[in-house]
Amino acid sequence: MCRMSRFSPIVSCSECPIRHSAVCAECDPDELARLSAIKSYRSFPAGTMLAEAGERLTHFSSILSGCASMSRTLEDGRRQNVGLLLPSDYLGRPGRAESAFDVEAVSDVTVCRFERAAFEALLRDTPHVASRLLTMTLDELDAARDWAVVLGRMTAREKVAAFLVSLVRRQGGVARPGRGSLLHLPLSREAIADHLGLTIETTSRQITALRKDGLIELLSNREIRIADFGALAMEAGDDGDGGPIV
Amino acid sequence: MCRMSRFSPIVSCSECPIRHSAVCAECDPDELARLSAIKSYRSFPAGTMLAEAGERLTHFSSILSGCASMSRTLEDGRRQNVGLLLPSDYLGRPGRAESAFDVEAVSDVTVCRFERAAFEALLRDTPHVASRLLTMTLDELDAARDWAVVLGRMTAREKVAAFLVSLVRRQGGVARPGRGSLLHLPLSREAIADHLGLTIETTSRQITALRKDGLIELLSNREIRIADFGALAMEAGDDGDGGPIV
DNA sequence: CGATCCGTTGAATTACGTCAATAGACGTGG
DNA sequence: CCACGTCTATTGACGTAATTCAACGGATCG
Repeated sequence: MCRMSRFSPIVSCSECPIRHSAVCAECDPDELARLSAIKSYRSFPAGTMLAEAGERLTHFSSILSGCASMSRTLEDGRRQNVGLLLPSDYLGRPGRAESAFDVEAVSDVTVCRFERAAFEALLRDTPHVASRLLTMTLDELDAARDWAVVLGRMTAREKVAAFLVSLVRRQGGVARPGRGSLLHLPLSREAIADHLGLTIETTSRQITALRKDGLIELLSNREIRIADFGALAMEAGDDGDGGPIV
Repeated sequence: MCRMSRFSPIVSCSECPIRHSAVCAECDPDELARLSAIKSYRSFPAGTMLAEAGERLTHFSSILSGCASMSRTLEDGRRQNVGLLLPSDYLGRPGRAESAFDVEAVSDVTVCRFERAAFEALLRDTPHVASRLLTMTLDELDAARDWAVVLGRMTAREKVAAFLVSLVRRQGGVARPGRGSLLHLPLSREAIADHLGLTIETTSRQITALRKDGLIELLSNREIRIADFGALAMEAGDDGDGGPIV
């Protein structure tokens, strides 16, 4: 996990961009000080493997910036992305040393991390870290189950629409009401396909189709303008009221 | 959630079949007493809706016996099962009153349950309940992500094989080495199809194919003898070493 | 300039879905 | 006991959405 990493300057938690959304969100000043005492920052360039399925994971990390993907690859090469780690999401499993999945930085990633044993001790002592971790894990579980609906029952077009909608929602999609929101795709077409259980080709075709239908606009391969978010959400089977799209 | 329910006699936790695997698994005697003070048993006949997506859930429940399925149904009727609740699994989300999914008893179900507010208070006070709940939730999350690989990347045959393998693993599949293990299917073909993101017809065809290939034997619609578990696991893309199949 | 990487597009193939008929299991009532 | 209806599962014929195979185009880089 470490070879290409670089240290970043330690900053105060009070200025931390994920202070109120990460695993530390519920901490009182005292607890925060204890977390702070064992934290360290680290950065990894895009492409770095942050964890590998079955290998030991030495740290529990919170994503500060950038994006990482969790995936599993079958022996014959088929790959499925099972999650996207964005700022404030965590990586690592307390109570278990081995990672269940591959985790790869898909853009440059900076994390705030804790040595595993130290973090687990902290988990026992600082109730607000434990409760926040439980809440985040429950949220992740709901999201994973929501995504199962997409993988199991949606058409290619719906899958792509659902993916874009979920990205806008999670990235806070720079919503500029009326004019459509600007969306940066952190993933390549191949990675999107692996996320959706599709091939590169069908993914590309569906993106093209959404463009031709006027729902989105391609500024570049990685930059998309959502022309009609409401219509896109409808395509994703999200009628606005309840249907949570990850 | 309640109309058709019946009470069951309260038994001591020390004789409880899920005492060492449910949310109470790590409790010391003192904590167990506190849990016991607010617990109650309840039974529901097969077919009962234990929760509905978007509706309030008044209790946190542990499955004592029987089987329930969690699912979401899209407006047009497409349905996806997102999880199977077996003994020791829990139902309900601390910190949130609304269920994210439909939960239906697929067989007669008995639960040990706690009123939500009381359970949440207990979660704050008894660290071993909180830590066990976190561990179980992390396990569920891994399982949900494993299942995403099945839904997104496996063929119909592999899906059916993976489902059977996972059932054997979770039900402790009455393994009779050499002679094959006996497996009771808690789900109808339709429910299996909804679990696998397939239609009833393809599910049925794949079961037939596995039978004709000598991997399984159909004693009745709901009773299967796994003739060659190793071969079945191979079909499920499980090479024995690491590949976790839910 | 050629080489490589990534994405798009077209044509052919196929795995799975859809539609439809049939069969077995079970219960009810004459 | 048999006739009948219902419910679930199986099987067949056919249609189609997505994959596969293949060619091509536009970046980026030595």
